Amino acid sequence: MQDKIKNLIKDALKNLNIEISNINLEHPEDLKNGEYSTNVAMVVVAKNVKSNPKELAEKIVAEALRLNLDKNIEKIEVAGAGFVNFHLSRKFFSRSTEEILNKGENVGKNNTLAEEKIMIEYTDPNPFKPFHIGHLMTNAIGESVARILEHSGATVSRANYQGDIGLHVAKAIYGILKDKKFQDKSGSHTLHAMNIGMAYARGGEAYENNESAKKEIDEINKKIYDKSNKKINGIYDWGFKATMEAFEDLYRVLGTKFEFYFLESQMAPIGERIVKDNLDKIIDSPRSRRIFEESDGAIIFKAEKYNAKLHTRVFITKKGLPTYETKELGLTEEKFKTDPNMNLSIVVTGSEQADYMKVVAKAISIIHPEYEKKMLHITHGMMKLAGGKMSSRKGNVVTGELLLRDTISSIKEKMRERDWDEAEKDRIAEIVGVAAIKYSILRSSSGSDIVYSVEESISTEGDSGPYLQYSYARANSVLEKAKEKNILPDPHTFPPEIFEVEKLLYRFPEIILRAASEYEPHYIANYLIEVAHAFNSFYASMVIVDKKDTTSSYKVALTYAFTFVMKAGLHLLGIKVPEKM
RNA sequence: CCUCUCGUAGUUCAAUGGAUAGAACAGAGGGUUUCUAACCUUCCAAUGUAGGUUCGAUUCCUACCGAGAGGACCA
Repeated sequence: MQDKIKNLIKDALKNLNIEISNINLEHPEDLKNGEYSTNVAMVVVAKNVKSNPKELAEKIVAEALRLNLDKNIEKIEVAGAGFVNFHLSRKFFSRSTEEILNKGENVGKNNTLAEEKIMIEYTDPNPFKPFHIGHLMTNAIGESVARILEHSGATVSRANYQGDIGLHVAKAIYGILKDKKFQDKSGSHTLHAMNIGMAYARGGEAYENNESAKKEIDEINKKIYDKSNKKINGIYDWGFKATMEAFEDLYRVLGTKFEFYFLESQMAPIGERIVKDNLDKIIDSPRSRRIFEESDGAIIFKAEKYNAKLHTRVFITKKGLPTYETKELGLTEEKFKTDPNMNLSIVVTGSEQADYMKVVAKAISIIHPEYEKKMLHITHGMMKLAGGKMSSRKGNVVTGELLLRDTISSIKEKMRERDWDEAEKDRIAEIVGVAAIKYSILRSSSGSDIVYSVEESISTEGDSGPYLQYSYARANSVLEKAKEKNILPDPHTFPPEIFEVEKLLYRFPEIILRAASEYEPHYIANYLIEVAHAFNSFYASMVIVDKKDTTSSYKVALTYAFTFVMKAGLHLLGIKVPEKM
């Protein structure tokens, strides 16, 4: 359709002896202004100031009307400062309803990324530490981006990268050793993980405030590395397994299934080898720049030599230990080795890591120029609590489990009057709770910080995930009723008026294209809200299933189309749809 | 001091350089013998400051003010 209109404009301009290479065609924000709009008249006038844009627009419209043979285009008119607006016909909309019905749940799928093999790394919680709301954020964004890319035809694998060794583990084990209640091995994964998280907080505090505890923790840290102490080995094995299994429970609830798990301890030696192989290697002899060099006993990379915006970072410390940068180096190489055909490696993290990831990426692209264009770092803002900063020391950290549990139970509270059995309520409350949290993360563009209020994310009204699910559930119950009354969907028995929902539904595929090209789920979230609102108005303004109404089967067809788009759209956000709520 | 991100209704967020800046929450009012009121509907209300580029700027550029993050041995 878009191309047809563009060609029409081109032909009209040709007849007016005007040539223009790029015709800008867009959807007007206000649905009253038609389905498509172009600003060519204004662009042409801006280039040669001879006439005024409105006059030229009138001429274009007259010419386009004369040339137009397409019955899908009903009206062409001039509006505003010189826009040419195209209004599509009733038939166009009923045909697009039919198309959605034919595609069903595959609506919006495309093949633009069919050749792409993409690995996306996200979530990255560390064993022995709590799964906090930042992880929830990374998970929501990463999972959604993964699904959007899949919907565009890409082959996507999901990866998780976790810090299985380091000081944080020693702190947690110290906490466990000091308090018997943390050693209790009965109970659920979640309980173990929460206990270990508390033990970690205890150890962290001791490390900062108590000199002898600090020494003890450093000692434990060494023993973890060299595995010399049986008791510590035992606690390590148990704690590692317990937290990793608790994470798996969470992933199931959140709807993520990882294919690859990379551990820091495994990446360290790979990274160290890369650094040593490239130590003092001169890259371009006239400027004698090198990658890694020794400075003050440490091995560093002076990235500012290559890009003034970058800075120096340590890769191997004075003590000879690899830093995170070195492990990241190893990780990247390992990822490309794991899948040699991969043409894009995406990492999703908080924006505080943006600068040093650039430094690491610079180092990698000097060593492996072939990787340079295949790495993408997606960053998101921090989640900040509305009532003050989060701090693990102050103990006001909101863990992912806690937030999920609170949200789910407050949603279950809302279902009190429903006469479903408890298991059913639990199942639906979980789906809705996840939606509430994920939507509150995905509704805004991922660049900036999110001020997070527990109350608001739990909100199920207005601009929220549950609102979307609720409109789906209502549509679903309309369809149930239609089945009972034996009204079958028929996209051909349409009424004269065009509903607002229809004017939005056909745009779904375009929204996905944009979300995919910008790696931005929020376009989908915002679109779904508009569609849901339009459907709810539609729903409120009439009775859809009505034996006396000859157009009822069209309205049922439209309701089907709405459910398909809503289900597919929510899937792209990583949200499930409840058949009732 | 330097680099990056960001300043939009009271609050939380939208707006590929375009039309009357769009929602939600909060506030004021209206709606249920009809398919789920977790809904619909009406009203109130905003682009940090000063310049510049442009036919046209919330969007691009410069300066300032303000918030956050990062800036060598933690990640």
